[in-house]
Parts: sequence; C-alpha cells; structure tokens
Amino acid sequence: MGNCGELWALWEPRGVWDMFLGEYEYNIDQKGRVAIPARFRDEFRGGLVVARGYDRCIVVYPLPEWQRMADKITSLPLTRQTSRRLSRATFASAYNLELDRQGRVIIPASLRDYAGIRDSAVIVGVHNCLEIWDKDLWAAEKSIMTEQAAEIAEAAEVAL
Amino acid sequence: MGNCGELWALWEPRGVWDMFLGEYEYNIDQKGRVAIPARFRDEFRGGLVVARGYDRCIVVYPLPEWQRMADKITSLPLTRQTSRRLSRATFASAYNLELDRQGRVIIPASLRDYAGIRDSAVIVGVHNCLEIWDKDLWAAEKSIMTEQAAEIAEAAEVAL
DNA sequence: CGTGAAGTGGGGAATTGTGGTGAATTGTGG
DNA sequence: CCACAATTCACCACAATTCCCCACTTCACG
Repeated sequence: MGNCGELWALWEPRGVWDMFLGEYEYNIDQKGRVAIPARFRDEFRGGLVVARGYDRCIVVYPLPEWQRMADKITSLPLTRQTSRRLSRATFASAYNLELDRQGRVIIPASLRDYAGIRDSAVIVGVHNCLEIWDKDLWAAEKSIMTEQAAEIAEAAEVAL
Repeated sequence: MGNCGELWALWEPRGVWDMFLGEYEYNIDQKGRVAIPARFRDEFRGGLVVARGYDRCIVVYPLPEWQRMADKITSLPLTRQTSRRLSRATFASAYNLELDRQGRVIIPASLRDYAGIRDSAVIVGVHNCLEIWDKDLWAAEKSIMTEQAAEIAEAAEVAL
C-alpha cells in the first residue's frame, strides 16, 4: 500500500495486559463465522472493525484503536491523491461488526476472498490488533519470518 | 533435588535476585506443564511472557522486561514490510501466561513444537530471561559452547 | 524421624469451539 | 405496495478442551 505517512506514530503503547499475543487456529463454518480467541473477547465487546491488512490478511481492531487510526487518516490533506487513495483503501474495505453470544464474528465474503480464507484460519495477535490468515498463507509467512527474524531484528537494531 | 538436578548453578551468589543464572532440568507432563525453578517464581508472580527464541528454544520474560522489548518494536514504522514481519514474528509467537499454584506454566503446543520439546526440558538462566530447551538440543548447544567458548567470545567482539 | 518445601500427576468443574434451528430481515418479482 | 423466497440474525445445545485445585511422593534440613 505504498508509503502512507506516519500512521504508526499515533498508536499509543499498549500495556502487557491488553496486548494481543499468540497464534490460534480456528475453523470457519459455512456461514463465514470465526471465533475470536476467548481471552481477547472482552476487548471487542463494544464492537470491532475488520479490514484488509497490508499483507494478505484481515486485520481486526477494537473500536477505540480503530477510531484513533481513522482520526489520523481523516486529518490528512485531501488535496493529495495519495491521501484520498489511502482513505478509500482504508474505509472501503472496513466493516463494523459485533461478536455474537458465542464470541464469533461473521467475516464478510469480500475480505475472506482477499485473504484466501476458506474453512480454516489462523488468528494472530500483533500487539494492538489481531490478524486473520489463511492457514497455508500463514505457514508461508511464518517460515519467511523464521528465516529472516534474526536479520530483520538486527537491521531494525532491536534485540530480543 | 532428585532428578531435577541443579547442574551449573554452583557459583550463584545469594542476593542477586534480579539475575537469572543456572541450569535446571524438569519433566513436562501430558498437559504441557513445566515447573519454573522455585527460586525464580517470585519474579514471575503477576505474569510472564513466553516466546520463540532466535535459536531453537523458548524464552521466558518477566513482564517489565517484555514491555521494554515490545516498546522498541512498536516504535518501528508499520508501513515497512520488514517492520511488520518483525512485529509478527515477535508478538505472534508470544503468550502471556501465569504460574499455577504449583509454580508451573502451560507451554503452548506451537512453542513446544518449535523448540522440539517433548517430555523433558532444561531451563537455563540467561541474565534477564530464562530459556527453555529440549534436553538433547541443549546438550548439543552446550557442547558447542564448551568447544568454542573462546572463539565465540572473540567473534562477539566483547572484552571481558 | 518430623517437618516443610518442591516436583509430579490426576480429577471435577467451568469454559470454549462448533454446528444447528427457528425467527426476523432483506431483497426481488409480481 | 404486497407476497414470497432467500438470506441474515440471535439464541440454543453439546462435545471437547482447558482451567483450577487437591493429593501424593521425594528430598533437604533440622
């Protein structure tokens, strides 16, 4: 999605307790429903937003987190075409959803298609949001990460 | 100490509570539980984070330590794919856990698989975190260290 | 030995994952 | 504008898993 400004800068650091962590596998039923990991459901009680991720996955934000991003994007100058395109790409692909009583959401078909998700998905915690991946695509992404994690970390000058 | 021998912790000076030192062997039961060495449990009361290590092991951090690393990573721009990958590799492999009343944690299956851990593990103190190794892999790693300690130190360009 | 702490295993209760059924809602054609 | 089919929604039910607590055994130390 090209270079879309300093969106990251507005994300306030999350505490360890409400950080999204881990990797969880779920089935998707014929209705397109997928369960959100039980330990995260409270964060999404008041609503959530799903949207296209920059990579081939679906991102899931709690409402407050999404609001912050939205505010940042709407504050960009609409005179620039890149701003307008970013705005479209962000909002047009996004859906405001709610958990059902079992803690599931219905993922819109367009997003499922984009992410290549059929009947089995992996939900991944990435600090301040969740990502939903097709099982195979996630395996591929993960193997890339495994190979390159050390180099990437070194390049980013971050030490674990 | 029975079959949970304390192998290397001979020189550990009392009163150095903020440093993890030593090498301890534990069994892992069918539920994937492993005991944290009793002397370190206080550091982990109130939570801990386990994650994939860069080598074939699991790393265990107290919350404050983990928070510091998370902050470094979230300060990177998510507009870059390498940053997103590092973020994923870090957070997706991590789990926020708590000790049960016996001082054990349940290691998620994905991490056990990654580290090749089945029914017996070695817990190693590495200054500001613990590492959990499969017994055999740890033996191999240790023999490498034993043989090449001098070269390794030199390659790391550290003067002791 | 007696006592306490640590390592290990197990069992019952609560939670979670998952599929389904009937009511409400939407869209479409007459 | 109405009727009817198709879809969506909200809730129910059950199997499987996970969680939490208790119990036993071994070892260290008086």
